[in-house]
Amino acid sequence: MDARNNAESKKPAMPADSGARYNFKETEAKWQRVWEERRTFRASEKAPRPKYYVLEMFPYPSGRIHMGHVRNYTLGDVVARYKRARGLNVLHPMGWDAFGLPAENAAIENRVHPAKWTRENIAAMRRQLKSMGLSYDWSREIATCEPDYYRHEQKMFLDFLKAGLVYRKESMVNWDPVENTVLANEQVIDGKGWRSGASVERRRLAQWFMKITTFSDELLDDLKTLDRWPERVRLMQENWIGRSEGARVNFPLADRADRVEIYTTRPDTLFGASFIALSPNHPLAQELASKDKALAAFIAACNHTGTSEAAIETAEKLGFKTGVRAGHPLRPGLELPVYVANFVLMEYGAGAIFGCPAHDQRDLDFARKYSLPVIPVVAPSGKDKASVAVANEAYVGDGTLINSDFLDGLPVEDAKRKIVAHLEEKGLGERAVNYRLRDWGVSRQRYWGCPIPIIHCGACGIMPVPEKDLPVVLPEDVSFEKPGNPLAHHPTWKDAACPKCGSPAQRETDTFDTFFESSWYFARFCSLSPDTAFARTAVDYWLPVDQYIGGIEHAILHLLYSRFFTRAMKQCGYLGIKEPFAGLMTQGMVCHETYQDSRGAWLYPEEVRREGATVVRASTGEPVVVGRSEKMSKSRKNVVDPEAIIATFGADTARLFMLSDSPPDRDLEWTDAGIEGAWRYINRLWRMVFQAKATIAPPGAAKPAQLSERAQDARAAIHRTIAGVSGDLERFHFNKAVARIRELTNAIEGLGDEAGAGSVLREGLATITLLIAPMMPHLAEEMWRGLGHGTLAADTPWPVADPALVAEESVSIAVQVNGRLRGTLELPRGTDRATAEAAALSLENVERAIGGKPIRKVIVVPNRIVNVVV
RNA sequence: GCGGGCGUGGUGGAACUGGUAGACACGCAGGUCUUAGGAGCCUGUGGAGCAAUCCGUGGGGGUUCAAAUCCCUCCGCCCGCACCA
Repeated sequence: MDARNNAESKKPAMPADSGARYNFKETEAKWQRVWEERRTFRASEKAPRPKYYVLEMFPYPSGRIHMGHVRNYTLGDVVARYKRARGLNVLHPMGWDAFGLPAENAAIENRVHPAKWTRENIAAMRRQLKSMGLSYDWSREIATCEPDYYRHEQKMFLDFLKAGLVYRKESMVNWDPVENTVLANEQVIDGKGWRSGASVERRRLAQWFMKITTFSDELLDDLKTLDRWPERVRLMQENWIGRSEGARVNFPLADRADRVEIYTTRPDTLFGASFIALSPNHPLAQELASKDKALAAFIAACNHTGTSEAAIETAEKLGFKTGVRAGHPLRPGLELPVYVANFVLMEYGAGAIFGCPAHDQRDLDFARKYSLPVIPVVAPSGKDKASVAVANEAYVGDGTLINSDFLDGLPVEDAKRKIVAHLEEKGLGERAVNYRLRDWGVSRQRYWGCPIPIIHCGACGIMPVPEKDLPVVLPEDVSFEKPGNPLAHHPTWKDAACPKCGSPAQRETDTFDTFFESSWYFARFCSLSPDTAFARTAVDYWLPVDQYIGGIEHAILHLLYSRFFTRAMKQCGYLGIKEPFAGLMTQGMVCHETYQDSRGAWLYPEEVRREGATVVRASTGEPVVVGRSEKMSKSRKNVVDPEAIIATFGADTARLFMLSDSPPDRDLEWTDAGIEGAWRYINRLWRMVFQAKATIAPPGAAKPAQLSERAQDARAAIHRTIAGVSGDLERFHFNKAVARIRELTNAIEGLGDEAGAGSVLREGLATITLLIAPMMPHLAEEMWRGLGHGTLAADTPWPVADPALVAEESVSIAVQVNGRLRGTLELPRGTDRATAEAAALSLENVERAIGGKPIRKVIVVPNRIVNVVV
């Protein structure tokens, strides 16, 4: 689920010794033990409180956690612990997205079995996550590579098949001709296989598809209901689904009986058409290639680009003139050349387009390259037919139709309607809605995935595995010696009897895309029932997920597949909801500056040392080039290992640093100074309780009758902080919450022994303890105990702000002259306009700035600003 | 190529629906305690200027009494693109 890079590095510098110091090692282990013994974070459906389901994207078990995980899971834990303190019945589970390519790569490179590798990685990462003190209900842990998980998705697949949501068709894969293997897009580098270096071919293969397009409209329309998702994610999904309205138009072919159908979103520009372009995989292109060696060679060349859209779109636009000519549907006698072009996608629209160079940049580039006519048919408003000329820039804006027969003079939108009506009337075309979204291909020619429960029988065809025979268990006795899919090489696993006729048949050797597992795991966490995917009562109670948290890199695919799966499960009676994630928070990356020696070799952060303004290699003293901050990645060695950080500074310090400064959705810059700053603050809080300078009133002491002015101010600060932090946490402004708590720390630190100070100091410390509890849970428990409580901070309700103390009685108002600040006023809240204006005008500095010039206007915004315009 | 985003002091960031730019930190400087300090505590810190004041939110332009915030345009960087997860 997470991106590929995981940190791996050595120890950071030891923190400076501050004499009496918070012993995080013992303290963190102690409270983790207490939480576990008391089952503090076990979730139950039976609690009478309202439910709240917090979920972080589960990790791929790469072997070690990286800072991205630390950030993600800290964010989730703050939400979980905060909501818990607010009295909600919280479900906060964790598991492992355990199938995937890296395990197979490890098997090939290190001769470790994927199952062993994965299970060991899970054990190592579970230990690391536990050291972070996260409030998971570990009794609900799942690993998707285990049959007790994937058996249920095999059943789901069969149900989807029955429901008509699954079908089989041919589609393109990246084929490595040397390794005889299908390659993932990430294994194709510049059109070459990553291991073999051989030029990759596009090859057709029969595969299983999920009919996600059945729900195109629903998936699009229901985005509107996801009001707790980031706007940008909804926009990305909207663009991905890519609904467009246009027309399908038929072009007759010269000297042939058939026609070619194209899809266009700009039917209004039909009179500007100057060529037809077919996808290399278009049936007509394929047919012509069978008789034309040069065309066949061109298509073969096109097929040496990988299958990824980025690769196809960034490749140089090339066309091949087939010699076939198409008649213009509305201009008798006009013939257009038919090209095969490498940028036309078979998967989109009709796999063929008409080119209108004057009003589409790509078509224009193509027309210039192959010397095709450019006929402007839309004039920008204000321009007439004679003055319209197209040079190197296509005009894609609105305007009035020209050179277009009966459309002349119409605005673009009217022209679209009119021409489509005309085409429909003449039987030459029709209005059409098209989607960019394609059905989801789920077949993978890989070993380490969930077997697709299908049997191929020579006589009966494709047969689902009977439910009683589930799960189809992935065999572990396989060999990675030969290239290709080990499942296909297994001596006996493939052999099966046809469920219908009983004759010898073969199992499907493809496995599911690993997005399959992550498309329903959120439901499995609700109940680990052994016989079914989940208990209906449990999902009815817990789902949807109230807050989902993870990387922005999943903004489209994972989230869209999960939304689809939820609808498919609903259709098959598994559950009753459509949208799996009611709230979504996407987090930014963790970055670090990069270091290179004079030869350009990357250096780990702990291999370098700062010497004043310069950075040198610690071992040799030679200067080091400091590069800009980038996402932590093994390849650049700009990684910091969370385990080393936790061992040196403790989990709370790491957690605090993850929350300070950067808002969750922005990138976070990892710095040594930052982690040390967090560590110092933690010690400062600890000292305030355990080495207090002033007297903290004993627990349960009577409230003092008198409070000094300073103590009163401190109390007001305490209650304003409660209100502010609560609001910040509700909106996930964790960095602001931290800043506010630090402000409160500053405010109460100065309390001495004046009237009531001890009592206010206790109130302040207790408040800080509870406010930091979601962020620094171990320290909070320790402080809570230190303040004399026998209960757990984790079981203590969130503090409540006294509204009387939160309201401020006076406000500071800015006074401007001509928009420039000339002074400030301290006035009672709610001072009327006239009084504020008079007070402003009487300020000495304001008078000087006015300098006797006549006052034209005075703008007064109550409680905010007075602006004098002269 | 297409789609989405980001850009504020030396640094990370704050600034609510347009209303005192720089909260809170890091760093730096000075002071203090100390046998010592990469500890703690106190003070200062956007830039220029003795000052009044001026200049400042990636660049340029616009709207407004008032713009980091709204509009146009340009630049730089990042993410996704369907077999990485």
